[in-house]
Amino acid sequence: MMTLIIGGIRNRLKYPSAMKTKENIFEHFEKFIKLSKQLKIELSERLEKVIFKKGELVLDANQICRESYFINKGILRTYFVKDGNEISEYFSGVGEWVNSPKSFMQRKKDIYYIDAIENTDAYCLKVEDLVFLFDNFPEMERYARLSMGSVFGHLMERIASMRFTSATERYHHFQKTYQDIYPRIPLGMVASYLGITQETLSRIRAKK
Amino acid sequence: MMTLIIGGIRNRLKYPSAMKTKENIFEHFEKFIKLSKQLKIELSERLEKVIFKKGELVLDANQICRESYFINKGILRTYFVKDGNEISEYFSGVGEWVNSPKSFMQRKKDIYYIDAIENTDAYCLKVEDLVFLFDNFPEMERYARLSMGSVFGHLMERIASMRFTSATERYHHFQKTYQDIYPRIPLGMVASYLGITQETLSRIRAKK
DNA sequence: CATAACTTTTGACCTATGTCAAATAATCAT
DNA sequence: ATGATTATTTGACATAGGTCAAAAGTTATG
Repeated sequence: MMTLIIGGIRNRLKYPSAMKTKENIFEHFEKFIKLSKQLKIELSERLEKVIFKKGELVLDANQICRESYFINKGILRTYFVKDGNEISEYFSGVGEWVNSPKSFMQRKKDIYYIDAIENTDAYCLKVEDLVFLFDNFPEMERYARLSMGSVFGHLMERIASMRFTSATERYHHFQKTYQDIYPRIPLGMVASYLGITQETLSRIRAKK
Repeated sequence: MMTLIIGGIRNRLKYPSAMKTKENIFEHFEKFIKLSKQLKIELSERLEKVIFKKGELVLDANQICRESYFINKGILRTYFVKDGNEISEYFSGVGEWVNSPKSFMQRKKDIYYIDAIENTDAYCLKVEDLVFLFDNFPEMERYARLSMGSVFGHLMERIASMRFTSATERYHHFQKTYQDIYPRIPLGMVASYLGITQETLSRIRAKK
């Protein structure tokens, strides 16, 4: 995803290749606002490095989501369980924020689990630290508004695509949206993201 | 919809019945922030009453959307055209903001038209006035963040529902979401909103 | 490296929803 | 009201994608 507030929705901002130090994440903010020296310091103090191993559960749906993660390397997946099956809601790669949106913002449980599809490195920001930043840096409110706003179009696009395009078209659109990471995502997860069965997706790939 | 910034997505906040004066819209803001006297004054000066007649085009997709509308009475519809057919994206009733999100925020054309399903009364707020408010009242930024945030869950729910529920289930969900206004919306518009054909929706209704 | 444990593919058959066409019903303008 | 539009229903048939089951490939683990 794209915004700190709302995890998980792709919106294809281009990031310069190397995102190795905290500059990464500052660059991310500076797509939307100017970071003052003081804000940089306060941010730095609150961003904590975390790593997740492939397959590790990052958030259990039985817990309230109290942290957001900004990915430096790897892929996280947000999913929910329906009739015993894991349904992938979205995938998040380098330069994106991940959390369980409703849970994180409203401090209550929601249906989403988050796990790691690959070994991943991220920065972690706790919700109470974020609140501190909102209360003391109005430009953080603006960042939130702007970054969230940029996600809406993508959500609307996805809704439209679910309604009016065939499974094949949706798969091609998925490949475009997740250009950088789609070959690393298991087929079953892609299928549930697209709202089709594994078998159908396998047949789509078999053609051509 | 719910937020000034992003038009058109239902999120079921309850409004007290009478919304006849500017108190309506102040109440709306006060669901999220405290309105100072000064902000009320500045808002009042910038909110202009507008009316649209049934069938009237409120926004043409060939124009940039430069205003948001807060509905006091009536129903507006946001739609786009695909293969010559009007596809309804969402419907907006009393106590909701309407605009063409991407167009309004990014000052560029998008695919959405807006028209009036009924005679409607609204307040109009121009984008430049909104910018003024953002620049001078940090609490407006907060309002935007909070009100947008509350919409995300609904968008995600709708995406999930498009993927994993039958047309019949989707129709029932639609009835719940648009409890207050669904009987006033023509069947064809509902069908395209749900991503099914008119014929299928007619058959769903025929049962039971 | 060998066996277990997944993941992906393939096949046969089924069902919900779409398509096209025509008949009713409702609404609108004179 | 009355005919003209426009919206809704009904019917016959087509098809994309689902379901269930089994085979073939991959990946992990002792």
